Amino acid sequence: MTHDHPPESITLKDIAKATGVSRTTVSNAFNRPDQLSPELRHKILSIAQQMGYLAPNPMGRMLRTGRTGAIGLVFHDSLSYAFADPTAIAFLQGVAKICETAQASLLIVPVLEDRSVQQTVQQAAVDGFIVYCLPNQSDAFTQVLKRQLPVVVVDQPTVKGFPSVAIDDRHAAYTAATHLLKLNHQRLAIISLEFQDTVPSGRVDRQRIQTASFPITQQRWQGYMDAICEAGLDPEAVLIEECAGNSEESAFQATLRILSHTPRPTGILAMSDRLALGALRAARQLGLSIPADLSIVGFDDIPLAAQVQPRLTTVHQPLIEKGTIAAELLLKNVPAHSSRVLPTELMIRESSGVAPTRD
Amino acid sequence: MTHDHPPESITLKDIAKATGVSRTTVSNAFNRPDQLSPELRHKILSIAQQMGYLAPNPMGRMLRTGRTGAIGLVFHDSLSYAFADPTAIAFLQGVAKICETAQASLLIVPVLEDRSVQQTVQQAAVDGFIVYCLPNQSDAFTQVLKRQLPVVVVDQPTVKGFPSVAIDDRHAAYTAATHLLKLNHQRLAIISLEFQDTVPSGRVDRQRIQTASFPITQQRWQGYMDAICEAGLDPEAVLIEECAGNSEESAFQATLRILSHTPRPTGILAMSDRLALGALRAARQLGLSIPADLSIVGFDDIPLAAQVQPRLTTVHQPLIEKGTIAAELLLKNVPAHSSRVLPTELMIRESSGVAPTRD
DNA sequence: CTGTTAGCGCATTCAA
DNA sequence: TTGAATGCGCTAACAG
Repeated sequence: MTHDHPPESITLKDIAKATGVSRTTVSNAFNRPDQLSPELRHKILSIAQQMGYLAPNPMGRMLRTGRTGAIGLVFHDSLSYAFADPTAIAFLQGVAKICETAQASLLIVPVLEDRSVQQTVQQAAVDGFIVYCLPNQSDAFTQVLKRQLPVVVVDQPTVKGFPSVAIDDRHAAYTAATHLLKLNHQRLAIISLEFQDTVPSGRVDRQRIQTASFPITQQRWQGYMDAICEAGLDPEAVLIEECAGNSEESAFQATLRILSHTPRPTGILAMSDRLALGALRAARQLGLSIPADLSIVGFDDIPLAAQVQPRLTTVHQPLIEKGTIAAELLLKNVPAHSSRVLPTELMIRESSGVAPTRD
Repeated sequence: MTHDHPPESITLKDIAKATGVSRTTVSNAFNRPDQLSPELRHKILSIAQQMGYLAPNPMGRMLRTGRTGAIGLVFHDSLSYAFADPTAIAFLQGVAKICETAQASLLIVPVLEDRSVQQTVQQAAVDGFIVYCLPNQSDAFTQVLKRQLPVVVVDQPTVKGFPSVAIDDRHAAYTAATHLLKLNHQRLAIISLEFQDTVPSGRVDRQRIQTASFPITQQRWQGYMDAICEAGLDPEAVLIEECAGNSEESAFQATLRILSHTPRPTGILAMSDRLALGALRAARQLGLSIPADLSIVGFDDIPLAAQVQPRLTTVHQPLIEKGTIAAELLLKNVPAHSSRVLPTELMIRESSGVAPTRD
């Protein structure tokens, strides 16, 4: 009574034949218990089990129903990088939480920004995509759009036509800069995230900023500038260094360069906490005491921000909530006008203080 | 020239009709460029694009080919919890790295340990599963097995018949305990991970240990005991507290209880760095200085371990590599005997020192 | 409560 | 090089 076929060849039909009922009835036994008598159902299920048939083949089902039970997630960065970024992790945590309660799986789709992007995004068996912080007009984003599926966009405020979740980066950055300005800082420097998808050279010119493909970088920069201009300082006098890939190491190097200027800046605005941590390390290496000699303000409020010494003054943004809301929007398949802007809050801790008196 | 049909209804057949060729040829245009003339291919592709057809439907393809291009990942814990655990994150990072180079997607499958487990694991459209630290005989694991797909097992040394990747937990724990014993510690306590899938009560009896459903907990405990017995100490005198879900808070509470004993233990063996960090915090709250009053040894060597003050003495295990190797084993579809045991290394830092002299 | 019919969209024979 | 035929495994109508 054993079959020669490999196990995967056992199908609904086989067990229908063995049970003496129709395929429909077997299908119902698995998917619609109320559609047949408990006894029959039990009999079918037990025969199925004997035959090593455990559940309807997911691909057959997906093709038939058009639903996959999974949502896709596309990151800008290389995946291994994304999983090393506390910001992305926290976001993921939020997404995962909703997936879990909704019993949806989460398909993380790698994109290489080569030709091959097509492969993975096109082949993804998902009911919709969450797109996290992709640069505008990236190949990956184009591919996602082509899938004609529901999309929720995160941290790309300039993309229209899709529900999105974001924060007011400009305003948040404004509050960070204002904080330092109120503490009498006159010489500020900015440690920036990437403006463009191309590898940064360090130097940032106006052109690069205006045509930024990462809106959040642009917005945060703008927020800093709003505050700086409002305070009557010369925007041109503000040093700015663009760091590659939100890396602490890159920020470390950038900060060393910044702090070698004379007169030395007294306040650093970092566009992320990781960058701020890099700056912190650089300052420490130069023997500067914080905040006495140098104030540093971060962005994101990752968990580590409150654990380092000195604890980091930073802009809190609800990272996990970003994830939960994005997932909820996607699962509910809401219209574009349901976009959400989440609140931020300046967390004043010990890495910022009154500017040193001019020497 | 617009269509009334929803976009998803455009199919290979439609564009075949529009182009005046057969379905096969269209399929070839997408999947086998060498099977038709460049001109024809180009023509087909451009007509397809005009019609809003962008790529073959992934579900149809999957059903036909039997391949999905995705690998599944099943965690023990709730997903949102897994994404909060540095150990799991690092593992994920490794898996993601390989997925990326192999252009495979990563499907993270939530399991609730209810009935509903079935749903997600059964419906997962994947070519194989990586199973991370599931308790033996868990529902989730059973469901995975039922899928009859390639499986790679991580941190479950007792599961036979599948390729696995793990470390020698027993030996690693042995080195950790030996380290303290050599520093003259006589009164040790263990802050333990969960032995059983059921919520721990704090107290741990022999029964609970022997029948542990988490082999790594059992193995680490055994390793500690090996060293303790070897040193001639009384195993029964070693305090042990079992913490819920590798949480720092739980370890914090457990440590407070442990340190209230008289005579107070001088060395704590924590089965994870997170637990060790909780212990550290508890010790600090009690005003103990480390390592003068109390030595703490962790396990895992998560990034934070080397960043806290004092830096944590701990057992390094190659977390990221666990992920890369697991993914590689799965993608290569290797036989069970290809299992890998990765090396560990005791990292001696500042949280451990010579035992205080007896008072 | 049960069975019949009819595709879902595709890739693969095989024959032309 | 191209095309016709076939079925991957399943579920949704509808009819009994």
